[in-house]
Amino acid sequence: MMLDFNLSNFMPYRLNLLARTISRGLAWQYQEKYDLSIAQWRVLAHLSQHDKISIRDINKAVELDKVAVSRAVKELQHRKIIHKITNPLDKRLLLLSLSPSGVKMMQELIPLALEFEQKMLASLDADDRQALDRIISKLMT
Amino acid sequence: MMLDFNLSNFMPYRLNLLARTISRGLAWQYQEKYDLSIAQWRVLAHLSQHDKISIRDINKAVELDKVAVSRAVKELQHRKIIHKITNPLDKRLLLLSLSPSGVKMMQELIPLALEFEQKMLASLDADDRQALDRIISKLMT
DNA sequence: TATTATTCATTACATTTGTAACGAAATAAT
DNA sequence: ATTATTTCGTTACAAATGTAATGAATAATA
Repeated sequence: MMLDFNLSNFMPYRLNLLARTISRGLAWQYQEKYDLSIAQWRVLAHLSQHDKISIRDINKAVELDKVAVSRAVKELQHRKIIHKITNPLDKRLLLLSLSPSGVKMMQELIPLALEFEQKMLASLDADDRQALDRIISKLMT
Repeated sequence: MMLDFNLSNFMPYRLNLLARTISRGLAWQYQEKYDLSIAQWRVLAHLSQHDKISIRDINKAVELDKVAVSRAVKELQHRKIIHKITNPLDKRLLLLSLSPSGVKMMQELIPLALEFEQKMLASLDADDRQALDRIISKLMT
């Protein structure tokens, strides 16, 4: 071949594989046991911190299309994991919160997620962990 | 909220966003001008180095499901970007190569891709570039 | 060598994801 | 005040992706 390009050394490709591998590993935690999609996981994660918020709020916060959020919310509500009412002050908006069972679920899930992250980062020394943090921040600007 | 979990500091999430952002930026290079999907781009990238190979070869090399490879190949062949014959030594296998116009396309595309990678890495100093390389390798094992 | 099992690529089907259009509600403009 | 414009969430439709089943070819086994 007259062309010289090695995909496996190509940084966008490598980052893509890495992210996919990690995502799958993590998803394994919440899919197997709790039957949650990535979108659902993100919605719940955000609702763990932010209460009485709208679809649009979540959409902006967790980088998920509003349709994706809407679908995740629909299913989570159906499973009574979250609570959903319309905002009386602006009837276009929703007020979303974790239900008691959603809180319980997240009390179990968050430690699993954090443990997963710890295990993942455990393969790096302190310098590299710091570097990773810095690098991501720089690349995302 | 009684739960403490910050998704935006969560490394799997951050990696996911980063990879998605970069992928999109790169895709912009080859989608706009050449109307290629990610799968098609990967197939072409691999064929730039490896000649007369099968779907299965590509599947193993570029982390793409064989169905995805098959579909990408089908379209690329239809557009006469690649050349496809069955292997006479084992008629289950294909022999795939870039066509002349595929070579030409990749001669334009590869520099664009490399330039994109360079620009992306330009925001990092030499140490961080090295660190990134090392970190990905470690995390992928 | 006849039979069974495996491999490869494709096709068919189901699920997921993305895009556009919609209706309801609120805000802005005339 | 009435009309336009914008925002929000959902729905409808299209496209992409994943999974299972298929058929042809080869390899393995009895």
